[in-house]
Amino acid sequence: MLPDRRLRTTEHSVSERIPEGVIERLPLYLNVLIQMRHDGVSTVSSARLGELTLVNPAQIRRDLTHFGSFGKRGVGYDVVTLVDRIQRILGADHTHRLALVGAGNLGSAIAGYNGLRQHGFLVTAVFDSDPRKIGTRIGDMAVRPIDDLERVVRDQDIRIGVVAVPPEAAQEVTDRLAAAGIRIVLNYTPVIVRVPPGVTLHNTDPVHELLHTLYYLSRREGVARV
Amino acid sequence: MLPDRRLRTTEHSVSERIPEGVIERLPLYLNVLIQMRHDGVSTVSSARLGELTLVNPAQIRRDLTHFGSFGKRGVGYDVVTLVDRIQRILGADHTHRLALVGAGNLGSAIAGYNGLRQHGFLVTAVFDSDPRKIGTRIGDMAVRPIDDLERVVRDQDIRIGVVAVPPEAAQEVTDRLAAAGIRIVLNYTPVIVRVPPGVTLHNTDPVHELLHTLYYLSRREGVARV
DNA sequence: TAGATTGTTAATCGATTAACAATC
DNA sequence: TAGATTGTTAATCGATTAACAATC
Repeated sequence: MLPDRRLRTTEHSVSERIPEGVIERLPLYLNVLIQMRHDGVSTVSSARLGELTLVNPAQIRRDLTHFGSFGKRGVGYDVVTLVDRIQRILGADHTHRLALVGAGNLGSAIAGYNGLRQHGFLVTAVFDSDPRKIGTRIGDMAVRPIDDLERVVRDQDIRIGVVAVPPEAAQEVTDRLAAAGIRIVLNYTPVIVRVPPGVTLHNTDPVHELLHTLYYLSRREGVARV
Repeated sequence: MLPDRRLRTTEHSVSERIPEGVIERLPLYLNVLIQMRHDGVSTVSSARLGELTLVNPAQIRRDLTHFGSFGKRGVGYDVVTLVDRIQRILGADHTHRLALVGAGNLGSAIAGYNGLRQHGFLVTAVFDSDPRKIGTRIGDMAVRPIDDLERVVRDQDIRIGVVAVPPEAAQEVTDRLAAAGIRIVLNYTPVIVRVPPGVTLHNTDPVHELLHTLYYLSRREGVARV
């Protein structure tokens, strides 16, 4: 698939290199497993997990063996244990503080998103450059002036930053986040921002996704091939 | 990478099968090319395009040959022409109407996003189930009751639907969109929704992306391997 | 012509999947 | 024991990349 522009880091994993695809699928398994745990399901086979995630069962088993062997032959995987292991693998077994830059609609949507808290992500600081927004509330957080960014990120030891600002501010905000010690940047603008070595970048742009999906629409409707 | 859960369709492309990865990169090229066109750049080499998109130049050339040969040896690609060709390939050379379901913060963010219009995507209908939201304005659209969904989608011949509702409503909304004739569903909830054959689904979940990215954070900080 | 850069082939690399022995 | 399902190997498949002849 992508080479991968959306996710890029300069350093390498220790010991064995785990394929990108594996890491991309783990959250998918986790999602379904947490639902199953909630429903009181105690055991799951790779076949069943495959049905629910639309991933080939052989691939699920193969993916998991990168990290150990968590199942019982003839039985399957213990749901509670597997949730626990995948959370540990991903680093989702403890909470992470997030700095959110941009207190517009998108920022508000992100801050108000329950799924974050459920997975241990806490938005603990919100910044905006618009003086009229400073001091207003987003969820239970007061919006802070962008000038406080460096100090707050350092004080709270925040390692994840979310960029939800207008495109023209994206690179500057990213630079400031990185300089303040942020290790992961989630970029919600269409701008291709640069990050220094050691900072992981993840891009999400609705237009990019729409354009991508659009291709298949045209094909199906028999629009002439270029 | 993913097999691909995020994008799934039941039908096939006509003639030659184009790899997913190629289609995923085209919007990336387009993004940069439109910026260059705006800046008055007339010609670009695969090497330069590679720098700007972080994609290997050989891959860019290979990707493009799936659709024809658009460059001049010794010279490069004409920016205006290439923008045009890629837009035609993706089907982004004409406008597309979008139905947005969910008029909360996320819905407002999507409706207010300029990039959509720039690429020919027009949100022409917004729905919500909350009576207090009906009739309020999002951009220049009045929010409609969800009960009007089928009628409006049919009347306006809308083919793309965006699901920005609470998770518990995601599957029902998706079903209704599909039944009304929607061909592409953009799902902004963490729910794994099912779509009927012939409908293309694209999922975007911030938590999924955070969890994915998180893995690399733990690695770099030397957290014990599971 | 000399230099540049494409289009294309072939080699490499890596990921997916089928198959099955191990074992619960 | 018989049946089920994992863990793992090996085969397949496909995508990326290097290299270079074609050609502007």
